[in-house]
Amino acid sequence: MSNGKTKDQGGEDENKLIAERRSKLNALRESGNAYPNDFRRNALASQLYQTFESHEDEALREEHVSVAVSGRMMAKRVMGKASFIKLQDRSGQIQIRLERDRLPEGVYLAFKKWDVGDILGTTGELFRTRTGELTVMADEVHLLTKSLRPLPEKWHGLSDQETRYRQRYVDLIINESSREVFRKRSEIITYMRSFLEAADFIEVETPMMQTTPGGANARPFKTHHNALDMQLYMRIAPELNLKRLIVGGFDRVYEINRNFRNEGVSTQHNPEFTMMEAYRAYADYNDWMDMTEAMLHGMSETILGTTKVTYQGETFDFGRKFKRMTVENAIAAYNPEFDMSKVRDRDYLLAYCEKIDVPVQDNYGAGKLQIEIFDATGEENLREPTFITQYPTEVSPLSRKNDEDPFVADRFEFFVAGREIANGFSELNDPEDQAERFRAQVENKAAGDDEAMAYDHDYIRALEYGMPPTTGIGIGIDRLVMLLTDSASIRDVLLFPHMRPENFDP
RNA sequence: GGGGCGUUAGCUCAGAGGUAGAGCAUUCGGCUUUUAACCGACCGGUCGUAGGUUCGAUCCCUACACGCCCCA
Repeated sequence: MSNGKTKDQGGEDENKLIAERRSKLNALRESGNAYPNDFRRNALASQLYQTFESHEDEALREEHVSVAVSGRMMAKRVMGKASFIKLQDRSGQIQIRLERDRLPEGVYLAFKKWDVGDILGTTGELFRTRTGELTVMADEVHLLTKSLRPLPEKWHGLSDQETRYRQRYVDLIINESSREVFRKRSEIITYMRSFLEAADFIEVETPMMQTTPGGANARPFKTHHNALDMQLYMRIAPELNLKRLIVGGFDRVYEINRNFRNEGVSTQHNPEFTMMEAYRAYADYNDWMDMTEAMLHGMSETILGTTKVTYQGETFDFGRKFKRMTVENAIAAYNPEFDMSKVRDRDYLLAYCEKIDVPVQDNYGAGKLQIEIFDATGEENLREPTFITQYPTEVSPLSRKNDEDPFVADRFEFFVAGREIANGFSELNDPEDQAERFRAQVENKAAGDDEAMAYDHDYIRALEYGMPPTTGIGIGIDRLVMLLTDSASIRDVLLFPHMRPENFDP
């Protein structure tokens, strides 16, 4: 529905189509078990296509291949005493031929009352029609589940975006392209897991509800624990807990799970989103850049069959080394009039922000100002896969400072098609430096930055036990899936994207 | 938060200041190799919600709801 109210919620104003089907269901109830669960299939549509790919009609008939298939009836073509239907299972569709005189007495007559959308099970032998289509000649057919709601029209299908998101089940029934996106999403995550497992990482789950949210600059959702009568926050990142595990000695860990950030929704943002974070001791951020390249290379090849990834009309090569460029060089590249001799001069940066209309706050230092300029002028131009490195320490409160140049941290972000896909850095494992960074964050919070971090005392305590030199990465799964499925909106890669509630009782 | 567009039958869409149309689906009839099956007949709507203007509003105006896109 696109009108904010939902029609046909049952009861008196139910439409004729549903009422018709409901009366058919009532007849089923009276004549026996309306929702039987005694049919068992022994084949899927796609398996049959594969197995009998090279069998001609004659060969099939000689072999008397008996199969049992089931699924949703997606097409129904009745020609008097015989019919063709299509059943759709999770693998695809298979055609069934029903002949009155081949089926038990009365079954064909009953079948004629069944509707597109009903779920059927049938047994019979395979043959090919005149046009060569693999088909089951039904000996039996059973109605397993009556569908009360009519499906969208077969030709145009379901195209209303809102209904596709709100009633994903209908979208999945109707749109193969939608099913394909979510199959690929699963394959991407499976690939990522096996890549990390092969590198000897272990998967962990850390709390989604936290007393002190941390690990990112974002506003959290608040919730409340009744029995303990305490405020809790939905996590904005698993980072600090994963590093506690590094301290504990699990020195290669990863987690694939949801983060929650209390911000607006857009084609790139959903309040809950899936992130993969991985931490690895005795390595630095350069190692993660190399691993990211290797993972994306293998992933695109395995899942797409090519390393050439086409996204919204642009094609990117995931098969070669990605460009690497520092933040300051990126500023230079996209701001021809910028005076690089003053790239760390706060007054100059302030004036430049004003010139290009970027809003700033009094407490911004040179590093924060640099990032504001980079975000405004560089980010969207990073089309080809690119690692941007050497982020200002000021905006990297959990990252290790660069040994030669403490103004910057050993950190990178990875961009494709103008979007941030990943963020990684050498981890800060000096507890006194970390404490100082937390204090700066607390000051920022006091100055009005509601995305600034809180001081996490236990995390400092953990670091005081000693965290080995470590590097970590976070990859936004939803954005990666968008990229690999050529999806324009994050909602297209979320099974149930966040929507305002539907009004069921106007 | 600001701007633009949209909301008409189950689905996909037309339409116009004078009370609403098509295709598919449904229902009924015909049809034993169809592929959006076909042929014939019928049925289907508080035109997102609430106000306003008007003799008359589904159409014009305002607000609201929901969605999509762009901007911050």
